[in-house]
Amino acid sequence: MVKEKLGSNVTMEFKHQPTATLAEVAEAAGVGESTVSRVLRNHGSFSGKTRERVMAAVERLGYVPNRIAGTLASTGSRLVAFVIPSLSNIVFPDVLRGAGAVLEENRYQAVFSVTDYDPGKEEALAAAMLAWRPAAVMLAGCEHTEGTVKMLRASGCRVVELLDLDGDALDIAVGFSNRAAGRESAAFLLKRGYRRIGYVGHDLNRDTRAGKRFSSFCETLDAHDAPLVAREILPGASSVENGRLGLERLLARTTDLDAVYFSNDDMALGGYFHCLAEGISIPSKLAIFGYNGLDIGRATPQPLSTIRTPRVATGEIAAQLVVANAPAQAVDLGFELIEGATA
Amino acid sequence: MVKEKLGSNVTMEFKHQPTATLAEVAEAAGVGESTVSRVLRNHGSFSGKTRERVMAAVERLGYVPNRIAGTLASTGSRLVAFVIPSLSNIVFPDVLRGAGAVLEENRYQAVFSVTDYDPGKEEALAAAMLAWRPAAVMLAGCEHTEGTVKMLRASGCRVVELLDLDGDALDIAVGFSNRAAGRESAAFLLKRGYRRIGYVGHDLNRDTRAGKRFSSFCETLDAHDAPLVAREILPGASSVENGRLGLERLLARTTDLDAVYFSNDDMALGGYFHCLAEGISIPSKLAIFGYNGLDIGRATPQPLSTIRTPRVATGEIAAQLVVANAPAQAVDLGFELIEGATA
DNA sequence: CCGCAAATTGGTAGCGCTGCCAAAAAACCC
DNA sequence: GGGTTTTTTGGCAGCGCTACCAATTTGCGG
Repeated sequence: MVKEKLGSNVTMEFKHQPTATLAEVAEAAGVGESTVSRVLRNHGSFSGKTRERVMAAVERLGYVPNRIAGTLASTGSRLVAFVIPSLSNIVFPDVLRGAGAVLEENRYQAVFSVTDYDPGKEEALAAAMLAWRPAAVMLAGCEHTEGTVKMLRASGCRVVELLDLDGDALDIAVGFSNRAAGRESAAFLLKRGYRRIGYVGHDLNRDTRAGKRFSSFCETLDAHDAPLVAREILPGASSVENGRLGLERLLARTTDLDAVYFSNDDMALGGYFHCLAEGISIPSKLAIFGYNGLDIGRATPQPLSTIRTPRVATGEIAAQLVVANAPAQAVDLGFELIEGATA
Repeated sequence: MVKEKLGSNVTMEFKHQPTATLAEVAEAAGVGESTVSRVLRNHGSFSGKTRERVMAAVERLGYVPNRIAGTLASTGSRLVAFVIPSLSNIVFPDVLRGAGAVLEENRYQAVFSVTDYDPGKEEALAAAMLAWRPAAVMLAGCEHTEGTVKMLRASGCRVVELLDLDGDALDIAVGFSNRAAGRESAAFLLKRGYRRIGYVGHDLNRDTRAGKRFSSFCETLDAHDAPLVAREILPGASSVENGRLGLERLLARTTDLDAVYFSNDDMALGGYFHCLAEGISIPSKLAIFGYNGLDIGRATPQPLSTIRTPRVATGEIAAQLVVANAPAQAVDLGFELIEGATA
């Protein structure tokens, strides 16, 4: 399993190598340290020939500026910290992708850690992130422990809450309303004439955004005298397999459903596959509705009926606001209901 | 779209807030700076009551240590830099997830940037990462520009190459052989009796690992006198939609295929959906084989035939080796062929 | 060729912490 | 109780860079 690489100096070469420093570059170029610094950051004024001499020395020594030192010396850091619930749920990589691109362009650096949907862990990780004195901290949702909130408030760094506008924002919030999403999903199913509706979801205590969608979904059904008929909540994270299992269980208990709302597209796909496997015709016998608008839902034999959320855009906008040091605000990016063919 | 949050002091509160420093804590606790430092890092010796006084002061001032300063002052950083091709391809979030968990436990911090499969960008980003003086840089694969290699060599930090063992490693390599994966995929299809085999893939110039699988797949077919019948290569990244489109095109050109190898599971799922939609029965009329072993492939009506790769484990092992400052080595985690029901 | 403004430059004090060393205090042993 | 150890502590010099300020050089008009 583990094949040691043949060769002599295995560990030797990793002694902390004396990297060139700014002072050495200055010396080599025959100029002052501050001049090198100015040239490298292209900030302040310097003559063309100075620039060339400095760059030549940089090249010659293979100098790579030390951002740690630079950040410490200057006032503001160019780090942005992400504290996200999960990397398995594609939602968060999508947000990271959007934000990462913008941050990169602006020479910011993204650092991240994963909470596993655990508010306690979120607090601990937020504290750990703050130790890097980031320019901003980005978190999922607007539900945080008291400790987290207090800490973030006290930190003086920008705070961006992502993907959930149903609550009070600490500073910047970018996303959309999950309650509205739940509401519109219900309204859509009702409009289509479905009345006996069930729900298959994953652990809602942890994923509060899914919880919000679900509760407003139910409220809407109630308001139309078509209360939820049955639900199946699986412990653990959302997954295609859980969706399939959940629907199977739900149908075993409840025979006359005409539509099922899933906590998200992963779950819904699982449900869809279950129907395909069992020969349950969609949507005539059973309708399926998801949430997220994953690309895969467009390529299934029948496009999935769902709500497409602006995940990448959420990351982009969030990053742009941070880079621009925009004032506190909430940005509603909305979402799009995809009619699809499964409902 | 953008609703300004009502309220007065919009920007004021973000002036660089004077966070408490170690010196202030020391002062407040009535001890020396080094004592505070020792207590906080639980390193060196100090009495129980000193500890309490320090912790009380820390609590009182809401002190959060500045890791930037700490890192600069101490020799080695606890940063690990990831330079990955993509966040859309679930492979990389999976690796990050595995590595992130281990790094977190060991109080390391992950930073990342995304190359979009562009070697030039990889070089630029690697340079940017090096500026943070990370303990290690993790890259995908073992194909890098000359500049990247030179830079990494000179940096003196650990280098980990992930997910590809077919090549010379710079330092540590963790993953498996893509060539072997391609070979075994071909062998499996041949063993099942398929002889007229096609391929649907995404941009192989960029994704060199997929390219390696494909070329050794073809070699194996050739060696068994069943050369590849047709191929359809789509520009751009892999996706379910491209897989579907690719298979559609391939079948339009070539009528008598009995199996298709896809560049990965995303693509294969697309192909699978195409067959479902067109009523092409699987695997009797057409077999489908993927790569990656995504969870979703286990939940489809017919489990996808594929190769399951140890993505999370790759991240975990890589992180463990870095944390342990292990000697240079290549770790072959292997992969598992999932027979599934689509081939 | 002088005087003054503008453009360049270098010196240096930190940024907040750690690592080293020596001083002080506590513990221990005849 | 004196002489050692051993533990606990504080002081302080950097880590490599940036920000500020003062010094130097250059440009230009008269």
